[in-house]
Amino acid sequence: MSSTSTKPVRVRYAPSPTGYLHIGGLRTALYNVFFAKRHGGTFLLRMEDTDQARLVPGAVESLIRTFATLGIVAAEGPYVENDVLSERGAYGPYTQSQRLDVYREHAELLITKGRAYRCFCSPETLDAMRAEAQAAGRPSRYDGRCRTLSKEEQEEKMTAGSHVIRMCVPPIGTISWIDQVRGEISFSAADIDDAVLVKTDGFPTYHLANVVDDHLMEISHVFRAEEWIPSTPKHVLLYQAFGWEPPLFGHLSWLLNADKTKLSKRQGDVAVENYLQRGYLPEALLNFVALLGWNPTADREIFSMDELASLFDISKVNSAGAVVNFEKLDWFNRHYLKALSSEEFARRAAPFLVAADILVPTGTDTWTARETQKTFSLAQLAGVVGLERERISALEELPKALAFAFAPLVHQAAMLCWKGMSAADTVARLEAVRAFLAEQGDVSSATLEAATKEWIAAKGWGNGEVLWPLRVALSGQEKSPGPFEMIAAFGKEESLHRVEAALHVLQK
RNA sequence: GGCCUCAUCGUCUAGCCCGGUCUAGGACACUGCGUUCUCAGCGCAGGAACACCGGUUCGAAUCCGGUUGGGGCUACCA
Repeated sequence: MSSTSTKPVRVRYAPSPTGYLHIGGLRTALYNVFFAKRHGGTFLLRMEDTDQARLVPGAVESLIRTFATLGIVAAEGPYVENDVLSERGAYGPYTQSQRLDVYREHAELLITKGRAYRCFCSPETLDAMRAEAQAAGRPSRYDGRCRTLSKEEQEEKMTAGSHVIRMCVPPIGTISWIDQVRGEISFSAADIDDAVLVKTDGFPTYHLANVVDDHLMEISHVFRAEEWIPSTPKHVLLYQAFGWEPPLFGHLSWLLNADKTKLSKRQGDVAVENYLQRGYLPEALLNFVALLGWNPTADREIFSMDELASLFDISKVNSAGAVVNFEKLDWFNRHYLKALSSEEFARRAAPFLVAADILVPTGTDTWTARETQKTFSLAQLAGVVGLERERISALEELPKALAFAFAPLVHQAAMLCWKGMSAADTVARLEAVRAFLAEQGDVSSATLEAATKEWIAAKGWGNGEVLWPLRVALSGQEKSPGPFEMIAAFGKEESLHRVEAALHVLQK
């Protein structure tokens, strides 16, 4: 079998819309997108909703919106515009539940060709067959007893009850393919079951729907999770039965929990939308997920999507599973958070402060602090939120980290005193620095720090004696951003006001 | 049980296909030092891996076989 294809590149991501977008699903989609971009091909989305029991309303829209937030847009398939779900592309419909006739037609075609047959066996019969095979150490597979039913027997049974359609696997030879990520994989045909193609409810199974759709949609490469390796020989056989050329397959390894089991909801957050909601930037999430199982270089971690796409090589993707290390996601997020302009950072931060009821939006790019009624322009907000930018891993930490900046402070006298200094001495230092600050012109100037330190030295004091109480006066906290950063962010009036409040507590 | 698949620092990886340049490189995390009014950041330094056994070869992380361990499939779910 060939390991290259001359067909135009068309790849797809074909999820079952059963809820949220899983991190593993995102990676699969991403690799398909990269491959399409790299080879000038097309990426399309297809919904595999043939299991009626697992349908979740709204899942398709939610999936598409999440992709859109991440900048992933399929050229063909379902899309959402103005809250309306529609489809685009010349190979539709792209939703399997709307293609039932196509599958039925193809199943009948296979029966005509003698490559599929109707099976009337009951679930009980099948269970018994499985148990027996397992006990004997044989691969558990259907024994094919309905393959040879006469026309009369078939008609009789058809009127008597329901049936499924099975593919007919001749138990001879070997089925193999050159896997694009793993190399050659082969199976003995004797181990392959006569899989059900059409269920009693008339819906196709994955095997039939997937093969028919991939062929009809002219898919050139199928990149999917490794769970499909054992089914691939069935798919190969199906392509042969139809007389079609199969696409090239590439099976991606699992994303794993810390204990090396398949990444699951039980052991943490696996929904991409949750990370987005918690304030992980799309660019960080994308960069992080793309590098799980693959890195195009030996010494770089930060890449744009375009770089990744142009560097993508499916044969270089690791065949071993990758444990997802969320601490590294934090690192990526901190990196991208720092890379934002201060105004952009403020824009992305604002919704989190609003959601926490710290800020109330009062117009385009203006907000009011709920407790102090102080208003903020975008530039002012940028100054304040910038205070914690290098101390957080995700935007969700901002409300807690910045509470001190938007509310009146309650100072603690003991905390204000530097290393056992008396309250009286601390008052003296604070009063002096308050007076010094009051005389300064532009407190947001980068030179304020140097000027202040010079002034402290001239007084014969140590930096800590003055700067510690000043910083605690401004923040009300033991740990906080530096005093000069805060003064610049708060402005002179607010800063002096905070020092005043601290003095008041000390003099009580 | 049967079939398939995987195996480099704690974790993600580079190297493996095309054996020597690998006393195995980078990143996250961790530890120490420095900067310093605190925290963070930043800078520097450090510990840390080729699962095991055998074969091929002058030479193996790299090729071959086996063992062990992990994972998947074994549904009228995908």
